[in-house]
Amino acid sequence: MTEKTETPKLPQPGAPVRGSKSGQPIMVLFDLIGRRWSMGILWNLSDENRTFRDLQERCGSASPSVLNTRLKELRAAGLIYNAEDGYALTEDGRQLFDKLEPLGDWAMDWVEKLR
Amino acid sequence: MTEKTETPKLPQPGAPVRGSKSGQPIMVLFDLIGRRWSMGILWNLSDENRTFRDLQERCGSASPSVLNTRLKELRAAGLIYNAEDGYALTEDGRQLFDKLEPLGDWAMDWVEKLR
DNA sequence: TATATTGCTACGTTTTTAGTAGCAAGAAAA
DNA sequence: TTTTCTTGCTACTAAAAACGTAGCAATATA
Repeated sequence: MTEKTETPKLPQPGAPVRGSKSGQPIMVLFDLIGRRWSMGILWNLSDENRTFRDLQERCGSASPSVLNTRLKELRAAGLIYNAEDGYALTEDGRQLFDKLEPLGDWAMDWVEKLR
Repeated sequence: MTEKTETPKLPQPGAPVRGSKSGQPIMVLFDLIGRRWSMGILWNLSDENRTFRDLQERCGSASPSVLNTRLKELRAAGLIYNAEDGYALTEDGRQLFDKLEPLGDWAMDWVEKLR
């Protein structure tokens, strides 16, 4: 396994981001986690560490290019890191997941109503 | 003001969606709210109803085409509706916002650490 | 030494968003 | 009643992001 630490264009607090020109923290966060696969990655790392290929499969055979871009961004954002046995949530990453998790149950009720 | 009820391609539970081929409820939700401006719209509607143009300004002068697409999707998803005085959150929309809201405070701490 | 597995990069295609222009319908002003 | 504004969009082109496939270097395994 090779190691890369390149920093991708991370949404900057105070500066305009995708989806918002205000640069408010919440909008910076929404920009980041709103990108495709971001939340799915956090979700899949919540129960155990996963390798690149493992994540690829679990994320619907996601494009390696996009997946890698997301991984770099999430690392730059301090939400995940590259552990011995694959990618893992950082403390911050877990905190974020904890706040995202309740959406899981809610989503189940919601899709039920949609029919 | 004209009225439109056209149904856009909404992520379908059980079927593959953007960002996930599993079709799990949480992934369907992530697909929907992960699209650009979605979460920002919910955020901006949380304190009061807003007209199309009003939302446009608050969403960083968002493209009317994209904004309108998002509004249609969120309406089809039963999260917002077109009230007399502009767009408004439905009951479900408010529930979702309530679960999203804690991210606001967390985001402030998070961006602080990033420096 | 041969075979897998892992973590990517490259690149052409498709999808999504951005950005600008403008129009129809209703309200307000003249 | 005619003008002027505001509102809620649609249309269109350009740019950016994501998809999808191929493949390669490095390490692990047989």
